[in-house]
Amino acid sequence: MYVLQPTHIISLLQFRPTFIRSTSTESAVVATTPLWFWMPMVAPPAIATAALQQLLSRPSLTAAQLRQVHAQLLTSSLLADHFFPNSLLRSLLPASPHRALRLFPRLRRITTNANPLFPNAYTFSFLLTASASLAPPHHASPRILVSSLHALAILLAFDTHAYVSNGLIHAYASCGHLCSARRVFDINVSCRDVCSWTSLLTAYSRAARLDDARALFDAMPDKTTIAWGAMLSAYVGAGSFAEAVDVFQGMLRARVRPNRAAVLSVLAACGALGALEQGRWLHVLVAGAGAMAKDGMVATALVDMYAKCGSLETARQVFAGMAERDVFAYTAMISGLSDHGRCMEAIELFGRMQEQGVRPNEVTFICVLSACGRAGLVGRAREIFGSMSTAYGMEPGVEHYGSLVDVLGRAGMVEEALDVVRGMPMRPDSYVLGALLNACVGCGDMEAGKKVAAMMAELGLDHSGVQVQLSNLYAGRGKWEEVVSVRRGMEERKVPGCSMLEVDGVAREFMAGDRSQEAWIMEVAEQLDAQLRIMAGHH
DNA sequence: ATAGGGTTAG
Repeated sequence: MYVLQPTHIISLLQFRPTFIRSTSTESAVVATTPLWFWMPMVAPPAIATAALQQLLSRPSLTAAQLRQVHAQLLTSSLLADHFFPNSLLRSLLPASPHRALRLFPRLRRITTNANPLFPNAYTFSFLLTASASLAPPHHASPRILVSSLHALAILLAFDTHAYVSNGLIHAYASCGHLCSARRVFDINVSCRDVCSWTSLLTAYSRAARLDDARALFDAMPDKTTIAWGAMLSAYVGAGSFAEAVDVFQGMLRARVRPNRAAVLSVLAACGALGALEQGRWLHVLVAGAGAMAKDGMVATALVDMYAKCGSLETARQVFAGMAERDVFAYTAMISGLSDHGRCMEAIELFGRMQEQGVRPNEVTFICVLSACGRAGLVGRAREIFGSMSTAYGMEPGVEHYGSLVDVLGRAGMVEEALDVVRGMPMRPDSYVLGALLNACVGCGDMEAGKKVAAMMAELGLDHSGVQVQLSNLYAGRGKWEEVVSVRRGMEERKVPGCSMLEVDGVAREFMAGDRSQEAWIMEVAEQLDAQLRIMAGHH
């Protein structure tokens, strides 16, 4: 049975009978269309819709009949109010937002004058959601699109409707136009609510403007669990894990019940910090929280957290206790096993995953290739790398080439690693060449090392770390003149390697080759040593 | 009807 899909309606409205062709293999004769179907004044909308469905399910509808259906659609009551066009747009949101946006002007042309109820606030809400979810390849300039919708909303006086205003904030923010998002937020004070605040908050956190995000968060009148979660994911996304745990504790103090998103963010932070106790505490919280106790994503985050905090056995237990394991769960477990040096087990689990019919994704391959590299299993790595395209139809990405180069490099097979890089269908990135350079350093192969460093220079990937590695390579071979020349080259550069360290609340900058702070470093080191001695004495 | 999410090589 062929069910009437939104795409069929679109085909009708756009007059492109493509879907008919796809079903015309059967040679059934079209039964006579019930007369009442062609009489929209008589047929109630529900019956007309059902009849339309039936008609479209016919395998051999002719183009002429399609035109009749189209005419029927245009004159029927289906387009007389906002329900049908809105639900049509709504149904397209998760599947193809760009089609919803393309369909809108057509719907508007058809319904204008005759239909004062379309578009309404719902329509704008849907269209703005569609614009927000639009990826760049589908639309060259979503910003202009959002501005046009904004203009139309102003003309039709829907711009101060709460959902429309929030949709505008969200859509402007999604296409990176933060100042417009902010302006809508500032102007539409009367319809400002928690969603407006949260939309803007996530927009700042996506733009890595953590201070703005925090200021907004602090100024928020009523923080919902979603707002707390947004602030948490902002910190986790920025790598500020300690702040994330801090915010989470603030959330608990404010007696706001953490939801799934909040728990997932904090678990990630705990994993990064190695904060096992905090993580355990979260596990207990989650275990008693009904729906979350059975949630696969939460369980995966727990597996990851325990593995990163060094509790491989607990990670295993959580993994074993899961009712269903998806790619993410398997990948987290494989990555954990590999990190703990249980490479064979990681590779075995990869095999079991495939036996269970779970399809590995790009990340799974990176993890399992890394396990092969640590175990020194070159053949197995090549096999797995090859299976990406042969068994799964996935083209290896630059990351997978990087992993394979790393496997070969660790095994001391510099020539083979070079061959892989030469055969790559894309430009090698800094990971690929970095792995190659590592391999050269590992074998003490100066000639190859020089070549790789030159390649990196050509691609603009020769940050100071590369120079350091190269100089280490020379030093390992006792080539001191070369070491000196590389080091001198680094000092002559405009931007040498430098790091910032915060000590006693003062940020100090350390540059590669700069020895002026050496005395100060020794002093700090001595202080640190004394502190450690005192602490050891207490135990 | 609008806001929030997990796995990554060196």
